[in-house]
Amino acid sequence: MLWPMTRHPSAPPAASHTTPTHCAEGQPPGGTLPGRIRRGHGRTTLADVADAAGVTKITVSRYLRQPALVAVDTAARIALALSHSGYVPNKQAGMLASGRSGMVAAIVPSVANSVFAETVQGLSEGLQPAGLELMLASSGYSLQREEEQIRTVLGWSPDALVVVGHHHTAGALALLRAAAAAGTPVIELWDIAAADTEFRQIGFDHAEVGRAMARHLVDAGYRRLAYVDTGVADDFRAHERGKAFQAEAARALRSRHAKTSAAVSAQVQMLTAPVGDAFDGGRAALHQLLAVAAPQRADAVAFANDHLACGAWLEAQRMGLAVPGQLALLGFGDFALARQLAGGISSVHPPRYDIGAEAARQMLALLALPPEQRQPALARRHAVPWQLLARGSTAAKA
Amino acid sequence: MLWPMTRHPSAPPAASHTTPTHCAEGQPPGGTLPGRIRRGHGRTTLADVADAAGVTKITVSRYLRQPALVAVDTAARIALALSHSGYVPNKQAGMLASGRSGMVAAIVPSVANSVFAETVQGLSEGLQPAGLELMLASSGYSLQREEEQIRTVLGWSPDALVVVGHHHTAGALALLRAAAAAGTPVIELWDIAAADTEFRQIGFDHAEVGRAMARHLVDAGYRRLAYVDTGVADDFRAHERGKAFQAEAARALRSRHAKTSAAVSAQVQMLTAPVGDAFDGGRAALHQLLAVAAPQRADAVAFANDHLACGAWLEAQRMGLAVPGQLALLGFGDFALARQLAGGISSVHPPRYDIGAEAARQMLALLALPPEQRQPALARRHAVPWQLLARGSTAAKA
DNA sequence: CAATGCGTTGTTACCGCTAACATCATAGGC
DNA sequence: GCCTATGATGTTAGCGGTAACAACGCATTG
Repeated sequence: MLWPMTRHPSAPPAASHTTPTHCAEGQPPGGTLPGRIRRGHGRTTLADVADAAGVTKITVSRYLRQPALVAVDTAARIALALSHSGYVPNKQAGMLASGRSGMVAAIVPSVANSVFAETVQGLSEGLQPAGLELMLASSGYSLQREEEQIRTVLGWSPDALVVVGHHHTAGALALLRAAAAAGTPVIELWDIAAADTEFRQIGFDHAEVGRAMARHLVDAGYRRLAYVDTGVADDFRAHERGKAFQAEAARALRSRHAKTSAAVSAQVQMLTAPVGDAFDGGRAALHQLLAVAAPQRADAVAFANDHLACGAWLEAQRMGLAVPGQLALLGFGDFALARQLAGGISSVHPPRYDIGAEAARQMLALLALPPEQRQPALARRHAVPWQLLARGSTAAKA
Repeated sequence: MLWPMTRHPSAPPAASHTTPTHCAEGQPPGGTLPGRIRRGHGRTTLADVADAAGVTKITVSRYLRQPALVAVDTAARIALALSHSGYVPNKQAGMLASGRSGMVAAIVPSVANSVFAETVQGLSEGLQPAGLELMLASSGYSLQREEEQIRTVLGWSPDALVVVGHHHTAGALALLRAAAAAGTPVIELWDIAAADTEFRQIGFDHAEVGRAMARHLVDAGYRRLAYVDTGVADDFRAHERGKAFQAEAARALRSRHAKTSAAVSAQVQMLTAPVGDAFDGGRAALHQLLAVAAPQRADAVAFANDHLACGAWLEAQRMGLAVPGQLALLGFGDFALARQLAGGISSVHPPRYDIGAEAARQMLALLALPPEQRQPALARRHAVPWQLLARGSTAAKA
């Protein structure tokens, strides 16, 4: 649904000409040459400032970008001219001329949903000192949209490109490859795929998280596990956690209860929450779980995200179902609310911020290299540590 | 903290050349003229496509923007050339040449916090049919940052500018005025100020909301009211609601209980939640409220936002305090969670989406006008209706 | 048949800024 | 005093597109 691009507040390069009082107006700028109609949108340009300062455009340009190269008295004159010019550099022109946009594009599944907000923040804050702006687009968890976003964003000639995950449409892949081949760093966030590391990857192994979630529940003594996946089809990371959860839960249950007389079902119930309000999705999932007859009914559930888990918790509370007594709940994402609900809902804290920060770090390192050296023979994978937060909702079974 | 810009998925103008397989590479493009080093970043350009199609740049340019002007067989040749060129139009060049950026910039206090996300979505979806992209920046509820953002964003020559609220730094105001004077529509969202309507405003009267909140509680029979403001200093709209709440609550209480023997304190307790996690802020606020001795203690509280209200609700539940029996809670924002907590937390549903949608509508109307007609003699204020959602947390007092 | 109109494509000149090279004055070395 | 290194600024030629106008072919019209 969304779309966005973002940037961060980059400090004004050199002089912060803060008093843009009057702007060139009243007369058509440039003097309206005879034969042709003058184009341009009346804004103050570098040439205007240069005229006012009695120098040429390039000197003002230098002053703004590399003040050290300009003599002090000239600099003073330029600063003065700038101070009451209301000049705002035209980014497009600058990019076009220099070939560098000073802008990094990131395409995330969702910005509003807090998961990626912090990643974006980490990225932004990491890029800021280098004077790079961030343009953010959101794909709404749709690969098709992602491809469109990539195409659009490439039109702005970003200096680097950040996407989430390693699942892309063929078209998107082609665009990313072309960009990478042209020397534009491409970084995939949040997921480090085992196999096709075509691009640099920064994130963590979601299968490992799924396994850890399963082990956590088994270790706490639960015997019949379930996983509630999100209904969002393109949330591949959630699906991957679920798949790994299922496999590991089955394995761990067999292993733990191998010698026990009571046969433990190593079957793991897999559900998918309806799309829409995630709280309601969690509530609905709970009902599905409870529909199973008592001996087979799950006693511990893992969810694709904390919203689902919280929804289930709220519904459990409403029904008078004891958590974790009758049902243990385990979320993912470490959302603020999970900590707030009585006893706390156990969750996995993903390195939201760190993923972005690390991406910024690596990107700056790449951009410092000459373009032809930016294409790594082998794309590097960088694992960022995560943490399982055990709270009341998965307390060890009595 | 954040900074972002956003765009939406605009459908590719005419031909969606989806197979960007090979891109001009291998040899330095353009043939490396003798005297000078060739600039440019190796990407496929309009000229490359034109050569491949056996026409000139302008014809390809026309094909992309106004296909109707190009003969069908020529169009076919161009489409073919495009289809295996991997061409992505260079936005900067296009903007520079045309003077129109095809981009609208919006600066909101926060994107991640759902309040503005829907507004941005409404804006985005409204702009999309017109082929306008949205560039979103977030100021983190800081006026200083907002000024920086405006300055930065102006560097991209947006076709229009959207900001939130009517509070700006002097520098920001100067920038906005200059932009408006240059024919760039400037729209202020979310708040329609009574006085200084220098720019077009779309939103609602927060004072009126504050008054409605007060009346709702008084009408429900509550007698000692309190308002918990957010600790975020630059959330002017929350402050304004609080101020109006306070005044109206006092008035309404006096009026309602004028004839009652029991003297009702018309004093309204005003608190400010600590900054940080808003749930915790709500909890802390509750403790402050309970610190007041019983006869003076508030029996109904309004909050600056639903997160605070939910936090207070959770803490009340933890303490065994009856809601609304011992304390009624009223939020603002209509966040998903407010509906989920048992009985529901009453809230005000602001026209989040509609504000953005209406802004898009008006913006398109403005942009259809010639630049010199865009400056309204009187900036127009547009009120978008909101709604108070009465739920269990403010049920009428027995 | 020339004049006119329309549809289609091309030419020229930019948009505002910067890379690369050129120039010029001054300082310093011998 | 001449030559070169250095610092400061200017000149030229673009970056990759698009606006405005020109030109061309062909059909229609008087």
